[in-house]
Amino acid sequence: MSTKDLILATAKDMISEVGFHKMTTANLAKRADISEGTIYRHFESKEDILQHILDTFDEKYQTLSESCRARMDKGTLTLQDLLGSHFTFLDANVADVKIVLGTYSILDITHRSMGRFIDHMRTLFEDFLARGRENGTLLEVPLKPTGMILANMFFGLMRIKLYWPEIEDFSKEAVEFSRRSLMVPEAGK
Amino acid sequence: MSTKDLILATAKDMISEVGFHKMTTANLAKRADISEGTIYRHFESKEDILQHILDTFDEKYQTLSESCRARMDKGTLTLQDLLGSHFTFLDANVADVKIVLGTYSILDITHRSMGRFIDHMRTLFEDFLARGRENGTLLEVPLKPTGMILANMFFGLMRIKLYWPEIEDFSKEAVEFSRRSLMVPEAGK
Amino acid sequence: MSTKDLILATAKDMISEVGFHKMTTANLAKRADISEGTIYRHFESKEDILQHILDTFDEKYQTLSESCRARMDKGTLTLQDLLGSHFTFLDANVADVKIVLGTYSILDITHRSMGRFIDHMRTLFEDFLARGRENGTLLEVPLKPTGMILANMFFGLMRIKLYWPEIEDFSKEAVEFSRRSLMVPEAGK
Amino acid sequence: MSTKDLILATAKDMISEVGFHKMTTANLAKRADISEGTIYRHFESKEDILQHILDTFDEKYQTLSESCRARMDKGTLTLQDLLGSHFTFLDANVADVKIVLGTYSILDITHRSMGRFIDHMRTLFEDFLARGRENGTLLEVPLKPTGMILANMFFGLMRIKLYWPEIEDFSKEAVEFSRRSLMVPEAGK
DNA sequence: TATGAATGAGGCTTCATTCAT
DNA sequence: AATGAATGAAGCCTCATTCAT
Repeated sequence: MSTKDLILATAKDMISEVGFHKMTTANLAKRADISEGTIYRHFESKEDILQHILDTFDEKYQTLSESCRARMDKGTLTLQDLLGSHFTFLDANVADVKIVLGTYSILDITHRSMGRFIDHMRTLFEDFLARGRENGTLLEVPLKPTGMILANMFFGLMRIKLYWPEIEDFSKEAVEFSRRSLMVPEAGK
Repeated sequence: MSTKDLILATAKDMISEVGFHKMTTANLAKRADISEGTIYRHFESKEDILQHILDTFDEKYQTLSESCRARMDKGTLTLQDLLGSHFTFLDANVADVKIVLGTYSILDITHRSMGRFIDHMRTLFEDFLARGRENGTLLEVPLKPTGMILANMFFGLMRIKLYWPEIEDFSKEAVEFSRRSLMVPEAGK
Repeated sequence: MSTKDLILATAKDMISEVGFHKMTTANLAKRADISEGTIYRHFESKEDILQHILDTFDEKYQTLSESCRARMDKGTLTLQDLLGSHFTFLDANVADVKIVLGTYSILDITHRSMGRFIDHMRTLFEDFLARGRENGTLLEVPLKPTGMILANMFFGLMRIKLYWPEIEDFSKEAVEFSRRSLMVPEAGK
Repeated sequence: MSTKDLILATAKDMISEVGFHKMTTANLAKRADISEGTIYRHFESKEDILQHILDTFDEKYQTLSESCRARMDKGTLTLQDLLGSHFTFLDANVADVKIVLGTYSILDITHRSMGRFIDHMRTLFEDFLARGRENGTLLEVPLKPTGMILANMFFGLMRIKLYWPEIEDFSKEAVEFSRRSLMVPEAGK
């Protein structure tokens, strides 16, 4: 692993654990077992490290987003699948999510990154809803706001999971809640 | 306005605008037009200021919560009313909400405060759902998770409103979304 | 008790307990149950309070010193008496002694006060030794240094007693030690 | 000289001159011609500097103490030698002694350090007295208190020398004073 | 006389960043 | 590339003293 990647990985862990402000260049260097000066050989500033982490996260989500769209185009993507792959993605990127959720209100760069994130997710859900409407499987709901509602519910679930782990998981019920609200009641039922 | 209240009000504005870390004792004093030392005549520490703000917020929400319960006991509280009075409350306390949302991931005291807040809101929604079930107006849904889902949706709405005001308001749709999921479809329809 | 005396008494206790620097005008006022401003109605500064305490102590020692001299002139003062009345005096003025011992190295005013104190005590012992020599009860020792040695031993005893109370009292042995060094061995013994 | 040693040496001078409280991190940095931040690269806190000074002093006295004991075991150590080497030691470590004497009443760490110092010195004198008694050169005196008396006299001498240098040295007389009190009068005399 | 809020200088400490090696 | 000592601005907090009431 290159020194740059080592710094990035260590910083990601630390920021998600203790927050951006409490990760100092001194303890980052110590934990990565490098010298403080070395950080500045690879990054312009402490904030620049965060920027790199966020960029990588953006890309990773892009990848997921594209793969979802691809499956959507083939018509093989159920609501279950869509939500499921998002849960999986977020679980696999807990540290990044914690960073984004924990600093968007304080740091401009994270705020922007989270803005983009929300936007992508909303659009994806929106497109999914549009398909569903065409299929006749989903009710006629206003697309944009509903996409937003779903994206929003997602972030909420993650937040609770990350910051109040003692609260028991209610993601299954959230899916049910959404299904009841969106699915066309099956005939004969 | 007493000096103590002046400090409290100024700090509330500043923390909600720039975050707890970026409000320094020096610029708080400057903005409140007092000396730095004066802060410490009225508060034990910078964190103590935040504590007072949070305590007041807790109390304000208690009041709302109790008034909702009172109306629930009289049977005059519709879902619309419940959600509406929460929107009103949150709108009226934008700065407090921003503080809570912006620091719970960094500061223990806010984390606890937000934990209590979520808990109260969830319980309130839960009780409301229980009534609805008894009345036959609401579907048989699992109470606790559903209460959580509603509380969660609320926070999400506030967050978007506060931090991405450029995104258009979707609270009405969120209410509709929830109604579709929870209400017993009226007979004859 | 007048407010001035109340301040003086409270300050004396506090300085001897926690030191001059750690007695702040704020906690002095609190302990004396007066306001901080009141202190400055009676004293010019914090140091001025100490000055008054030291002056009073000086006077008290003057009184002891004079009474010893009076008894010396009558020829009724034994070495035992002299040392004994000093022990009694110091025991009765523990707080003052602690103040003097604890601050002479830091504060000019206490340094001067302690200088005077040492000087008086040394002179007193010196004069006593001179008498003893005339009487033939004491050996021919150099007066000034021996006076100093005795005064010095005294301070040492007090210091140990005040600051290391767990060390067992050795004042009796100190008296014996001095007697052996100073007394003319009695004939026939 | 390393920066750490420079800080240590400068601090030692300053504390012994003006006391621990009046040496501020700002004026220490100025006098050592370094920045304030540099202090904290080498020491955890201001008190930590003092701790290092005291530890070094402890060690230096240990060394003296051991060398005295070694000579005692060989039987080549006279009272003169013992006292003499202590005078020399204290003279060579004037700043350390001043620090200890000037702050033991205010700071816990110095109080403990001085406690240990007194204890070592007392034990050393005690052991010496025990030998003397066996040899028949010293009188039968109670060991522990007498050791304490000698240690105590020592500290007193240093104190006077350091804080009232205008008073003329009486250490020779102090040695004489002690000899008269402790030595067995030679036969035939 | 007494109050107690207000002051502001100054104390200790942290930390992102620089730079000579 | 890497080091790590040094920097200095800035952060939080304390405290003797003043002053309007």
